[in-house]
Amino acid sequence: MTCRVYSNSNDWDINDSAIPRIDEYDVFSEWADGHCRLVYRADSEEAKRHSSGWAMRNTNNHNVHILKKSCLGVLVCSLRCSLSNGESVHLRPAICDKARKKQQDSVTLGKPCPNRQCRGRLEIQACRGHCGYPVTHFWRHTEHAIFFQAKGVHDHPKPEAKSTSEAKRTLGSGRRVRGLAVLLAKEAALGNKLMSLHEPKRQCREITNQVSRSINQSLVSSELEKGYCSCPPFECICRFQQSMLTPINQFPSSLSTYQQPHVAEPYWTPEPTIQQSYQNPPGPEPSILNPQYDFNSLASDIFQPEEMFQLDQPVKPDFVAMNQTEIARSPPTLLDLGSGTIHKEFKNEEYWHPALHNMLNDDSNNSSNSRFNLNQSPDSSHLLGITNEAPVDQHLYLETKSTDPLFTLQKNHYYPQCTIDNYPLHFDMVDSKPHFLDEKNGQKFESSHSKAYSKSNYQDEYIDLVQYNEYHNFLNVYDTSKTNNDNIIFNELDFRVNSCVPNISNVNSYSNDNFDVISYQ
DNA sequence: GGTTGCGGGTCTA
DNA sequence: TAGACCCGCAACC
Repeated sequence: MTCRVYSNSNDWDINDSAIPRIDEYDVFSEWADGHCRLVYRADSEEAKRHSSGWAMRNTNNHNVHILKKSCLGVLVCSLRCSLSNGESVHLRPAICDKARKKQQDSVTLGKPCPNRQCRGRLEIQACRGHCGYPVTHFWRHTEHAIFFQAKGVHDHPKPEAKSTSEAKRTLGSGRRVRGLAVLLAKEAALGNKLMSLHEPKRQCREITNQVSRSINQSLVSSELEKGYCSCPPFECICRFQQSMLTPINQFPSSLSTYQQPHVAEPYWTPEPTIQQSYQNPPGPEPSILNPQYDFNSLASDIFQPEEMFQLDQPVKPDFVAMNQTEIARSPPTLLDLGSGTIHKEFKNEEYWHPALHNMLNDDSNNSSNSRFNLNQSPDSSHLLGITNEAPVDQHLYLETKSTDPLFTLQKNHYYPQCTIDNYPLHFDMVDSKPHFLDEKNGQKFESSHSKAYSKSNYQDEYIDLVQYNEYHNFLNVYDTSKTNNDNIIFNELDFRVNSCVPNISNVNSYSNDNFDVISYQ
């Protein structure tokens, strides 16, 4: 390998013979997606374990210095059935080939769908997010840091969290004890939800996508950014916590990839929340109406480990009808572990709720090669819920090389509900500056505020709309005359960005003369 | 019993 | 030749 010439101090690649010595580290991202590069502390336990929320299996790349892993995708129902709460089946594939084979029972037609009312079967939705190949993760250890690089954008839902799978394995001893176990689990969950009323600050972690750039949020939100839930497997109250946070976080958390509700849910996670929002009659979300807890959700939320293979009760009477909807999508596949081949099923199946699907496909501006990019992401539905009071979540983060043909990203985002000086926010990723659209004449202009967002001088983009909006609100409290001074605005905002997001300067702080010669461990 | 890391080996573009 | 993938092994939990 030839030595790479660093034309830019920000740049490094996992395959470089020498990479920058980094003294500022990223927060561990369990659900890293898209083409991203992260630097973790050398003593980061998660990084040392090379853990990931995605089901990543070790791949031999014949390079002992760089650990490579490829994504196994997700186990989904062949009929894409939905539960009563709108959630769908998305199990975590076993990493071990043998265990995965057993999990799928691929010798026959696949294990039956966990939904007893569904006649579908579990099948692997293979990851094809990297040029048709699985998304790959690379880990490399140096003396000072652990470097992580991901290639590709996952084109499938997130599998259940690893902790959930482990809990199933640990606790699941058979369906014969299901009744009692479910009873206990429900009781425990109820007890915890009640307890949560007395302990509103209980830590709970949110699964986030991409890089977590923590800002001055509550303790809860900081835990959420860790990427996993600290709640017991059967007693997760993240839904409760999340509902409390929802008004603040109703916004896509990433520009680059498919997003899912980041609530660590026992066994059936992702899209559900979004789907539910379409299935429910108009009105406030139940969890918001009853922010304390949702007893109704308990029955559908708590599953016994072995419940993943059969549910006791009908979960969605109309699921069959819903599944009749034929919508073009990537063909589902069955992974034959015996032969190692992947069989495509040439039929169109609807994984998403039709309403959601329509919403997703209504956007003709999609330019991404991912089925779950921002526009198509279920989280995009959160845009519908944006209010002026709580317009944005987000630590929008994008790190990629513009020259990477694999990475195509929606360049512009228009947030009509997010206004500044009565102008809707129009986020232009071309120069990573927020613009404000004058709807009358269609002109777009750059606010003086936006200067603070021109942080990167390379392709790396860091955008934090939360801070932007917060700061704007902050400014509104004060004498507006002060806001006419660009310098004040810039300095204060710059201060906020640098003080509240210590890691934000990470990638941009690489020193040209500060490289680690590869230290192989 | 499952995860993880490692490494030999095959296949294909 | 590079990359994806299969497979077996060992250590660990």
